Amino acid sequence: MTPPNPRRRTLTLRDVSEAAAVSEMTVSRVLRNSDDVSAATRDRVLKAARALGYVPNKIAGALASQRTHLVTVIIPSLSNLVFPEVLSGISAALDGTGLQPVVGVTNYSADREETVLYEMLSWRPSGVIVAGLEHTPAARAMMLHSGVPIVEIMDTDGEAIDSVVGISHRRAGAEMARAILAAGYSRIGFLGTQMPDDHRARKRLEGFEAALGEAGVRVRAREFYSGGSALLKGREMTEAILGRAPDLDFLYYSNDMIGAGGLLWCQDHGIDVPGHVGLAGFNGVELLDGFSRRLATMDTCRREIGFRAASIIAARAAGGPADPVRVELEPVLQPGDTIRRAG
Amino acid sequence: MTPPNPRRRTLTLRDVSEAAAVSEMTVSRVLRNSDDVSAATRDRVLKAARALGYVPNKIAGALASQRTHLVTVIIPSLSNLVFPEVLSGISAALDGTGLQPVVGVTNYSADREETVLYEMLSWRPSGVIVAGLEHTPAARAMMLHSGVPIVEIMDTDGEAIDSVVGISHRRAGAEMARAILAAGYSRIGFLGTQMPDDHRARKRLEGFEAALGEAGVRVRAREFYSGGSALLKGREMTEAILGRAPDLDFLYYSNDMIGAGGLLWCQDHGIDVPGHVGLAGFNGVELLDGFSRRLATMDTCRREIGFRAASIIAARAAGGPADPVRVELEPVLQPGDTIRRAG
DNA sequence: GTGAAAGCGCTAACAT
DNA sequence: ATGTTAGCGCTTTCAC
Repeated sequence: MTPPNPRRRTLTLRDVSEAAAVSEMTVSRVLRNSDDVSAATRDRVLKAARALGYVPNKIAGALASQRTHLVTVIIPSLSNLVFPEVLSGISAALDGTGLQPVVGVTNYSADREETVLYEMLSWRPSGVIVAGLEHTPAARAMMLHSGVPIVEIMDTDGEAIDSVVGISHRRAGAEMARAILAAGYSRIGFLGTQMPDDHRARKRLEGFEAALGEAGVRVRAREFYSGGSALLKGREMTEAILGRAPDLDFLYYSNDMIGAGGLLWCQDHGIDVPGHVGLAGFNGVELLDGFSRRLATMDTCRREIGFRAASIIAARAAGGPADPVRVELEPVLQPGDTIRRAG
Repeated sequence: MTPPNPRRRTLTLRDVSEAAAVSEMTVSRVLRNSDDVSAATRDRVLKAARALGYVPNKIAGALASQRTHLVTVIIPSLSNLVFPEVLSGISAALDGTGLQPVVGVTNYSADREETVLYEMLSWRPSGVIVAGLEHTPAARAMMLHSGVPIVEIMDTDGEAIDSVVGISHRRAGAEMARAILAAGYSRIGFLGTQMPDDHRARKRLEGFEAALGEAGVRVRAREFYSGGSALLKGREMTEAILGRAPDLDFLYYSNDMIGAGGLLWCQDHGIDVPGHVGLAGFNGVELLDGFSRRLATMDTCRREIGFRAASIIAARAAGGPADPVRVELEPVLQPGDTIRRAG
């Protein structure tokens, strides 16, 4: 004697409008918090909607209104700690604007970026935030013609499609090189990732080498890796590079995690850091705050980058001017405990 | 003498259909790889679409076809390492199915979960994957009536809405307790997060205490934290708990990161681990593979959980049976180097 | 293998 | 303050 399935199709505005005895249009207005509805009707409608368990269909809404409240965010990875931090800045900026971030991941592949971008753009977002300035020609074209604000983030070394928020990785690398030289190190090794599409790491190294070059110094040894636990890789690479080039007095890592692995290895092997060997990483990840010795690094303002980028999109969505914005932030050198005090 | 803005509105099927001199319907068929189109027309259409830079409007498509290819994924956090791992399993399972994950983050708040869920469901996804079994009544109701497959993940201790894939955190806690007792420890402290909505951590502790209780042992001291760098918090809490209760011989941490912080603190302070104090965490995060000593932990099969959950959705989307699936995985105890060998 | 008509569930724009 | 009408850009269905 159970009642027959009370309803199978999902509810529409019409159902609510019938239940509340008003037009669909009025229901629509109430549900979008439009101004011009009397308190009484509003109440009746909300009650009816809640009672029925109505969930609006944003697909129909978006088609009719020609706008979504989605912001596309395209990043290389989620396991690289750095990007969740950017996302948190984006969320913070979007909170309360009615805009919602939708994340796509490229795995550091330009082709995959193109695919993801195409998928995402076909949902007609209100804006796009994408990591990096390097894209396939097709991806660039899509963004140029999308008609929505595009913000490229993380990197400012190159030509932007529309707006940019980031740091100059070339300058960051150069600055670190100068700090290392100023501290009196001169036999320098580099340890990094082997990823052709990680342009920021590449630019950092270029800037680093250029600045060393100005002082007549060159990188004496390099070690690359890909995949695996970064901390562990940092250990292994450190052992390897010091095995091959025992006279090195400084190791520059392309990110903090491998740098931390190197630091642990040195500690385990009784190597005097920063006396015998100095170490530095890149990013300033908070995660490492618990280590007994603080790795020298460069904070890259990830949260702020996300926040500023999302703010640009939000401002445009709110009807602000469509002029390209360019924000270059200053990464902050954090000497930590693994680089000798200069002088 | 620049040409006037060649086109402002975004392109539609009609534009492609005119360019290729076929009906909109044929274009639609080509773009969806439908079967019945001659190779010649297909070619002409694709060429035209590419030349124009046409990007289909999925909003219109979804409205007309009454289906999206979106899978909603709702997780508490992205900075907790564990969830990106789940996501990677989900992506792997969805790859090639035409389904696309869309992530929402709740920050461990049930209310926020309800909001996010409402937003997401209003996009009419093909399925929902949500972390945990505890939801607000309204959220539960929404999922029950959504008409799409729901998979609750991570936890199996409770009643599911539809399908579940996870581990029993109660049993995981109990198993760890038994391993600790078997290794001969008996003066046990617990260190964890103070988050009312982290039900899995709560269940783990419950299971842990229940199993200790069976042996007549109780937890002698507790220490809680919230926010901040987990590694650093682990250090601070370890110092605090051992200050208050110096006779403890085992510290059980509710996650690996604070456990690792504790391990570092012990190392820095010359405390014999696991002789004087044993340590264990939870999750089995790969990140820690680079530490000199491996923290005892319990691997929770996060990638597999994501993979299995997404596979359930994919199977249903492909027309499979709609029966609820229940998958309980076995977490694996990894004794590492921080717990004495039993016996 | 291709096309024409109808309509998915909303909202913009205009009444009233 | 509320209602009416006409689409948004696709896909479904049915014709040919």
